[in-house]
Amino acid sequence: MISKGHIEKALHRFLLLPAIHFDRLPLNEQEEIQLHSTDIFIKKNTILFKQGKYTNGVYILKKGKMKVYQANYDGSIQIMFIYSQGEVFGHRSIIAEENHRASVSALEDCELTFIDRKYFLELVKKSISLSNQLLVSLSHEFTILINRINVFAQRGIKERLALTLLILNEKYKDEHTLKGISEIKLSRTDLSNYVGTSTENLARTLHLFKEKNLIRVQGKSIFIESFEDLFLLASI
Amino acid sequence: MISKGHIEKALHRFLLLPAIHFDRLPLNEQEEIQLHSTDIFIKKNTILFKQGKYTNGVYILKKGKMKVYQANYDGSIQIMFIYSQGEVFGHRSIIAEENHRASVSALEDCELTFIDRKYFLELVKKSISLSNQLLVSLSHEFTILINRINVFAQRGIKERLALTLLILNEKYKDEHTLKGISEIKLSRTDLSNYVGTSTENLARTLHLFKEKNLIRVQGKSIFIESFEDLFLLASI
DNA sequence: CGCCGTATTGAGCGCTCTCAACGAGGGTGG
DNA sequence: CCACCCTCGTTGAGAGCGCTCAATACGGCG
Repeated sequence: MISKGHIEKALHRFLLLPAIHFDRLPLNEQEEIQLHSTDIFIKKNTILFKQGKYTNGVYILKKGKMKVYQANYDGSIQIMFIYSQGEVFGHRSIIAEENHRASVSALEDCELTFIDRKYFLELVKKSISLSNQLLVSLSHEFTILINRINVFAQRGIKERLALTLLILNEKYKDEHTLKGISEIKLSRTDLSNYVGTSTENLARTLHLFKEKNLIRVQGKSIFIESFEDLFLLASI
Repeated sequence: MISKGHIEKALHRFLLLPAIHFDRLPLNEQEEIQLHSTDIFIKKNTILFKQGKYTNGVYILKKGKMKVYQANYDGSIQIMFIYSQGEVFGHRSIIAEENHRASVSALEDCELTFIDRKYFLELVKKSISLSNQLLVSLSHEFTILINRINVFAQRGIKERLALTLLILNEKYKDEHTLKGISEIKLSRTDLSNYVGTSTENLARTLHLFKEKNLIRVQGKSIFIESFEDLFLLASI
């Protein structure tokens, strides 16, 4: 028997969680940020920005879900992350002085806060609290990406899908989540681009998981039935 | 015709270069680091540290080459990076307060400088120059890892090997390198673990590359013959 | 010279991709 | 309100890539 705690601990090696908390900054800095930030509302399927474009600021996702992806010359798409509430992005490109390396679009109607690039850079320079948060978060993200590379290089579709579903279950946790089982609402196309396979293969593998009672499918939504078995299958 | 410049620029999206320069810190900080650092010499094939272990300090590679890898439960190994002269590592685990997430061992006889964990953390807190360097370097590394995930998720062995050889050609540049063609000295086993395939498949693909005059093999060393064609094959 | 680890080559199998067809569901316009 | 279309999802068949197992060749070292 595998303990719930063990699974969660192992998952956190692959799970990108919000790690930058502007609300933990000194109050005066928070107030100042307020002055330099704007609220943004975007509709489902809207592209917030595209890879290659100039990074004009930092975004904080307040509500909704977004996908971060890279499009390749051959038309293939790789989804890198699904962002949910609390996630901060855009800061890395600004700090590294690069253009956006990935595109970001809305999976649902979303609500964001935008902080202007120039002001953000100033803030990083003068706020020790913020730059420390950034250092810790970036270092941790490094670990997560390393682990992900390992999975993509060494594991097959079944294992990758199992792991992905466990990760998405965490990402989709909200007030409706019962007993830790989230409703994973993601199109098959997006899911296949996240796992790194074709939609056909994804459908087949999902079918297999259903047969083994690892998951339950309701319409387009996926619910995990057996965390333990999925975890074993992911073999991480 | 693809320009040399274009290839180099594209490669830098996948190439981890030394980005932390202690010699660019203020002189007083440099002198202080001297007091807290030790020189280390290790022989070829020695393991410097293993994944899961406590991170007791930061290392700067002065001479030689090292490999960074993760070992999986099933015995498979994924090499994440090859470090060459100037590379700094160990800092990420310390900042994120994690144990080592990968093992590091020497591909050749190596010479390193070691900085104690405790002192390094103090230095990060008080040196704006260092923490800024760390922020920039971590942000850039993020981009590189993202790009690598894309490659591993979407590309086949041929493409991955082509890209890997181009990267290694940069890594192995030294005073003996003529016309930008380095001697890539890496065992087939290591190369296969870096590309993410079996040694058998690697041998076959190398054979194919030889037939197409993309590379030249002398003993165990590999030399690139056609950067352009390799680059096209990598399709990045 | 023999041994052992590394490299190469071959054969066969299984996984994943591609192409193709069909079904389901949602949106649009008549 | 219904017919149609378009997209998305599923299922099937076949091809090709990459893995595994097995045998052989090579090379350094004792």
